[in-house]
Amino acid sequence: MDTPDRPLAPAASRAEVTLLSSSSYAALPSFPPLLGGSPVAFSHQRQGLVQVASRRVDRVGLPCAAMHCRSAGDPFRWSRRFLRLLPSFISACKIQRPAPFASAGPVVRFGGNRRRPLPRPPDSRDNATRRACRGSPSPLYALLDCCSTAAARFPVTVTARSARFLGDPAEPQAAAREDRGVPLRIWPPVAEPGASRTASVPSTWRRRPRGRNRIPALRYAPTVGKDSPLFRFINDLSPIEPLKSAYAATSLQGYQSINITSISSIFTSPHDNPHKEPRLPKSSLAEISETGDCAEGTDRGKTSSKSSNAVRLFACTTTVTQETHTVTHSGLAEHPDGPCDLSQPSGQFNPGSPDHNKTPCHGVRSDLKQDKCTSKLEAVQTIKNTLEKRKCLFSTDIQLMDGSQPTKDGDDVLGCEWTDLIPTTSGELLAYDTSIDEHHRGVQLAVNNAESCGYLLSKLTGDGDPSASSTAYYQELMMGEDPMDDAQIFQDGQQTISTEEIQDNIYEANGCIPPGYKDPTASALVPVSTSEHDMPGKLLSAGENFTHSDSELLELPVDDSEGFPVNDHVSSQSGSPQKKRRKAENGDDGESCKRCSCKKSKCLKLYCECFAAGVYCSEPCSCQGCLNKPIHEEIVLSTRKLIEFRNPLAFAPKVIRMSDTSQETGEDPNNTPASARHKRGCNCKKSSCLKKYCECYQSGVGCSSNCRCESCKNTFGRRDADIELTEEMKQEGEETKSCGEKENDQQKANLQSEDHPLLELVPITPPFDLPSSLLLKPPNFSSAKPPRPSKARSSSSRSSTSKATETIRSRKFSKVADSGSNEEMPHLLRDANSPSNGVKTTSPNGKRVSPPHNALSISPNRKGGRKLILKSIPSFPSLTGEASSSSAMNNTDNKLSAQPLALGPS
DNA sequence: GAGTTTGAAACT
DNA sequence: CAGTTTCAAACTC
Ligand SMILES: [Zn+2]
Ligand SMILES: [Zn+2]
Ligand SMILES: [Zn+2]
Ligand SMILES: [Zn+2]
Ligand SMILES: [Zn+2]
Ligand SMILES: [Zn+2]
Repeated sequence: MDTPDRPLAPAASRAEVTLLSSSSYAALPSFPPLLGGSPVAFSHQRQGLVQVASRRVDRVGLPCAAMHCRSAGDPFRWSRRFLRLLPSFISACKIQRPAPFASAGPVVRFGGNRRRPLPRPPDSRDNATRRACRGSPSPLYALLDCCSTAAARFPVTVTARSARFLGDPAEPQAAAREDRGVPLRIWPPVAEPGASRTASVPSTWRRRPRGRNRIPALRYAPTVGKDSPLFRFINDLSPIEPLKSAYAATSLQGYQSINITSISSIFTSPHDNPHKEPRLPKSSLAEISETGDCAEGTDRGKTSSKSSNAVRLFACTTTVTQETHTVTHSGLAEHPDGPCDLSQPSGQFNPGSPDHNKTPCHGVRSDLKQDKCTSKLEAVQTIKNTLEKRKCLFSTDIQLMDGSQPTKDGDDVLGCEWTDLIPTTSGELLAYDTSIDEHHRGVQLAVNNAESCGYLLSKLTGDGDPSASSTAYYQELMMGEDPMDDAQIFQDGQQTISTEEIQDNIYEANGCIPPGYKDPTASALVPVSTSEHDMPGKLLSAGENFTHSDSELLELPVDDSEGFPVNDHVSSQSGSPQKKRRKAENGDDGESCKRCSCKKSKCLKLYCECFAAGVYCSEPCSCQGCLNKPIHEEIVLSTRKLIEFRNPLAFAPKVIRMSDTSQETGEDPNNTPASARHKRGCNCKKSSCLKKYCECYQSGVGCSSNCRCESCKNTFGRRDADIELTEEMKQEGEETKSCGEKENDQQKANLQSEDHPLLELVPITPPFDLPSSLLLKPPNFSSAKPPRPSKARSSSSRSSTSKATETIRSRKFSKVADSGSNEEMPHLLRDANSPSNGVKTTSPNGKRVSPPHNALSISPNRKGGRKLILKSIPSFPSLTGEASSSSAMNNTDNKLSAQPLALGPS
């Protein structure tokens, strides 16, 4: 974790599966930010393979679970192993569907899109390919292999397009023809619309490769009936009680719980934990690991000879599957609100019992509540301890030495993790995300609980026909898939893929939201209709991996103000929100009240001023479908993190002091407010930087060379003037250097860039390691009262003054803000840096607390209350420079200890 | 309040 | 990375 690019230690000779702390995870290069704060991750060091399960949010900010895999060199090596875990993962996620879709099983979609086309399935006859895929015709096959295993217990539906990947590339339709006994459905049915056709796994899929690359075929468990001895054996052998943990992971408290408790236990031998121990025999887990590693083995034949192992593996899978299956069928429909048995000893778990499935949440909740009772400080400390223990990344051995509970086998850990830590969710989207970087191409696979989604969709849209919605959903899925034409990628990928991300977007269901959060304020995520249908379950959202179409899908659940009383103020507010807003806006108090009025962004994008400012939306907002609320803290933070991941500076202060010199001088004699500038500058074309359309102007700062504005007339300073000034300063600064005239923009730009690293603050999101619940205080926020930041805002909203005056103030303020000194700086900001300060932050990010309207004290037109977001205030003094998120996150541990409570993880 | 303009953010 | 689309604020009427 010291260095982001630190190679995954190939170290241990044996397969090591360990948990990664969030910070450790953060150290992994090219991995998306760990969202949700759950260190639900593990790595497999051997051969540089790292597999991580974590929590994150999808494109729209909805929580999801993600699995990331990284393997050095061989892009497919991990797939086997990883996939073998898939069933467990799915199970742990407890796919729950509303009655109408109870039996469809997860939908599997091999994604890809135009930008990142799905790799073409390799020709199964190609030895090289087989080698690369570890015996499978392609990673997709391997994946499906796994799914099919799961399917033995519950059906898996594959989208028609994806079905093409099931068969021998030479015979695309093979999948539909051959029946291997695996209940695999293809959707939509090719034949009769509306009907699902049962397809089977193509023989090629499981065909054992011939020749030297021969790899033991996956051992498919025969379909095991509940009555079968095997089943009973399994049942007795490994009762699963993942729900508890799994569920826990879903909620805020859950994170806490996991961080503090579950994780620790993971390192404990299964036997140490009564709850877990029974779940999977160690041997089973080990077996999973080993068999999963078939990639590593050179001699497949030997492996296959281990029949007993095979059985165990199966047992593991089956058990998990079984549970899921049960849940799927009986959980939602039959026991809508019934408490679940999760809290009960795992031994009591009866996979076949409907009781078990009821609802995953309650038992956990109670546990969570307990955790919640823990003093924050205590919790934090615990976390710290935990983190400490986890500092040794990738090394099980080290952890053991560290005093953690000895883990007999890394795989045990693995097993526990998957079953215990994965958040409960309703649907999942697994994807080999190719987006990490160019080098890392991969295959995208989506396993989604499309039906649930469709169901909800129908509910939300008022569509009485679930199937219709479902259809639409599937169509969406389909749309997301790329035509097979671009196929060359596979080969390329084979060559270049070194990192792959498997992303599971598991959409949180309302059921996953702790009652506490849910009861007072309806969650936007919870459709009203849900309760009606007893769907404890879950609201699904589309995953970020879905292409364009999903976003639409996503919006429905949260965006339908009509259907969602839950929705914000808008719905609850009396009178017209807009009106209110206007009023406030224009009124004197306006400055303090005006907030966003987002309609489509759910206030989870930078479009939203509140979100951008790092504050929750509040009463004054007139947003619709807002998720930027304390009750959605997790989502908010996750989204924030995601955005930050994409653009580390996304939340960085927009206005910064341009140079140290100006700071020291205190004031720049020049009329040009050199002390502060908009970091990224504006790009105005028509406003001449004379209106608030211009960010520079709005911020009360002059334009600079950073700007690309045209015909700049910014009253706070024109771009050209700034350029000149910069020039001069530069000259002065560097005595030796004397360029008479202006340097070209490029030069200036360079100069500035040099300065920036020192001045800019990288808005590093606080560590997710900390349970967000500890960090933020949602509750107090929901009140009409705007977040503290409003204070800052008020400061900025002084009486209007002449522009000259404003300019001066602006400068001054800017300086202050930049210097970080701040009287005017919102307390929160400071809080963020002072650990001792236990004050809760209402700000999601805990840093930039300025409300949307914070502006430099002076804003151009006072009238409407300036909207300048006081982003100029640095939250984290020195994390800079490195733009890479991974590097930014390296300090997680440190930050953690340094700033225990004040900051919300963001 | 409705409608237009604007440029950043998001997307491809 | 550039071109396009989306978005919500700023602005106009
Ligand atoms: Zn908003
Ligand atoms: Zn808002
Ligand atoms: Zn909002
Ligand atoms: Zn401008
Ligand atoms: Zn500008
Ligand atoms: Zn300008």
